Amino acid sequence: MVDVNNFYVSCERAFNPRLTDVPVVVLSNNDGCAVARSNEVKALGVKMGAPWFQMKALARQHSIVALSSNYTLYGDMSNRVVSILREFSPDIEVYSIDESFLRVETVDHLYGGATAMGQAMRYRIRQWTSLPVCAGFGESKTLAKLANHLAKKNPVFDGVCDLTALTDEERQQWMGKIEVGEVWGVGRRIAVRLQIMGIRSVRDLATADLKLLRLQFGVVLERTVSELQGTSCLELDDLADPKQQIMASRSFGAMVDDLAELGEAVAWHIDRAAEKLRDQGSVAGAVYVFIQTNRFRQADPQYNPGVVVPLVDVSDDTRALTTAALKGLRHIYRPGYSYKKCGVMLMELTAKQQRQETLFDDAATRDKSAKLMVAMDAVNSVWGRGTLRTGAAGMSKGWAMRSENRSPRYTTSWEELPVAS
DNA sequence: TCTGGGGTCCTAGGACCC
DNA sequence: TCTGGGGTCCTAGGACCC
Repeated sequence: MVDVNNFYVSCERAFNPRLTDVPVVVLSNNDGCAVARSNEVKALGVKMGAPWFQMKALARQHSIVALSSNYTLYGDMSNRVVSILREFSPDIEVYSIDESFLRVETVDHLYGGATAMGQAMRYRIRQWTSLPVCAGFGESKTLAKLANHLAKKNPVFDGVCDLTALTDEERQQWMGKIEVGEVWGVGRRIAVRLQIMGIRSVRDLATADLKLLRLQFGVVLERTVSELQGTSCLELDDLADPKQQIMASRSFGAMVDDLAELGEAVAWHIDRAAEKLRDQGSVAGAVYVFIQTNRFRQADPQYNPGVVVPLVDVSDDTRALTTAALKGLRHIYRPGYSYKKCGVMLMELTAKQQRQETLFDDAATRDKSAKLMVAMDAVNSVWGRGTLRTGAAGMSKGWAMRSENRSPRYTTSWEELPVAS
């Protein structure tokens, strides 16, 4: 299991060396929360997800640099890391934007063992992308994650930890030092319940009574514990299944109370969701649309409705999906509230190839629709997202999110290439 | 003033079938 | 007094992940 340290921050540092060794945070959309922290910032006690406005005093005091998120850059850097990892093993599951699982037992001998292979990965990724990574090896995904955690937290491992190379005794010792909540699959709720039962460390969990845990927590935790004991229960998903639902939503930069403006935002989200839908070759059977007031302002009247609008015929046409979403929006909208967020979810996704014909099918219209969508996606892929969009998505974008300190899209936009001087 | 945006899997319970 | 024994499908809610 390989992951990039402080991924978003490391991407920013790759192109702006002045950020090295200074405290840096990357903020969520709308510049809301800290979603990535450099080690310096973690040392100051800033938690994942901490609201930025609450830490402004601390930031001034320690000269923390806060950057808006730049997902175009992070996505591109992520692809580069994955393409390097593929050279090490073709059996790879890209688990998240900065983490991958690889099957290595048939190839690690080429490098003289897992630890050496991990170091080779670290070196090459550092050399080619300038990103720092850590690698963890284990008999199961959960153990590999744990090994990665050890590699990251303990300098003695120099960024690579192979649990399979440790003696039982060493393994027990390390596992005794890690809190149970660090285990992949043990979240906050379960961690609390486990601690009440006296299960505090990873070692406690790995040696606990499997039957009892199954009874109290269900099959999910049972699998986690089996994995900790070295029995692999989670497959390597090297072929990503198509998504079962596709979501697009954003908080607004400023409150919105007007139906027309909400409609533009909803249509904009449909544009993006429909793009993702066509990209994976699916059609949707229903559209869910929701709007939300600001839940942090409890003094304000709260209203968070949502509705599922079934489609008469499955579709991947932005126009049909927009019509459905706007119909749903009109149904749930109530004047007199200030809305903070809206979004859409495409549901009941199926493969376009397997689409069921209907009694009133009109092949000519469907063919035109398909061609139009292909053209739209092609234009937008060359000229940028939203270049060609439905009129419903509007021109104003008064609701656009805040993004006050975004770095350039160094690697994907000719206008924003880094300049050496 | 200000608080992210995506996803997955599992279980329980209700409605319905013969 | 006593009231079967299988199933399926769907939804809501809860837990987790990054």
